[in-house]
Amino acid sequence: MLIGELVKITGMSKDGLRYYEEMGLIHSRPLKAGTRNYRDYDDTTLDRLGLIALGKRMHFSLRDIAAVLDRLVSNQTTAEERRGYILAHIEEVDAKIADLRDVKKQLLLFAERPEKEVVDAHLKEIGKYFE
Amino acid sequence: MLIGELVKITGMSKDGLRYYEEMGLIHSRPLKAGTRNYRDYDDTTLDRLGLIALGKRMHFSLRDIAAVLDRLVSNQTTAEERRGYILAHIEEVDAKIADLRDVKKQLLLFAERPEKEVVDAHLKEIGKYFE
DNA sequence: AAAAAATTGTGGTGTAACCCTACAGTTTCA
DNA sequence: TGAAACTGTAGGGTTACACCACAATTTTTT
Repeated sequence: MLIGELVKITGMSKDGLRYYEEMGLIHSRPLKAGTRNYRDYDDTTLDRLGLIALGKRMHFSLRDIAAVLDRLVSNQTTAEERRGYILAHIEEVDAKIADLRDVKKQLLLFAERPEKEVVDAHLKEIGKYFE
Repeated sequence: MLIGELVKITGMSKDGLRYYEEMGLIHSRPLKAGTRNYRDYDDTTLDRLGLIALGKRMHFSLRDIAAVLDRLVSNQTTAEERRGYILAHIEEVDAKIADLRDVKKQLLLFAERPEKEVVDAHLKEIGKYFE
């Protein structure tokens, strides 16, 4: 199928799909039409795109996805391996959550006392910017 | 003072500082030396950089910071205005936290049951990708 | 005083994951 | 037959810088 089909089925964009192909996440074989070459994708591409979408939703980078995608679609990973991978990723997610919670806490303080002195005080106390 | 001074005091990078200047967040006056021009910053730059650092720590974009920085350093914002601004931003932070919590929840499910069927099931049920 | 080292400037490339124009060949539809 | 729809390539834009390289200038060392 051509890229337009993938766009319809997945809801992903033409540019996005071509970017994935450039990154080596999906592949196509050239389909000749006159002087031009269209990209022809087979059905397994949909499996790959499903995993890509899931990975993205889970906040994995495309680079990380690319590193395991082949073995994932061909069913060559063990449950243990996937588990380890996921647990490591959860730690990163946790770190982000912790950071955002901290930010929110500070923001709430600022919102409670939006006087300039408070902001100034935070600039010196909390952040300890510049030394 | 020259950029090297700012680097020492703030711990920010040369490139970062020049980027801020390019974005209009800080300003300098040219200091001539032979055929060359150095950037000369005055002390108020440190106030600006303090607010920039604080804004970044609070996950504001440089664009957002730029939009209020002038009025902030010259003390022309009201507490009410700052409060509204902060509350709006907290909502964005909350949204990110909620999203990450959701992601973490899914990841925990995958970690508990990293069997392929589970992943496949999620691909179809949860994500509802592709239609 | 001459040589070496440190400090700045400009300019260009790379990052992440795409989006958004063009512009041109192809195929399909009316 | 002509217009519309669908592809391809190419190039610029986004965010917030990092990381060169090269050249001018100043400071330090010898």
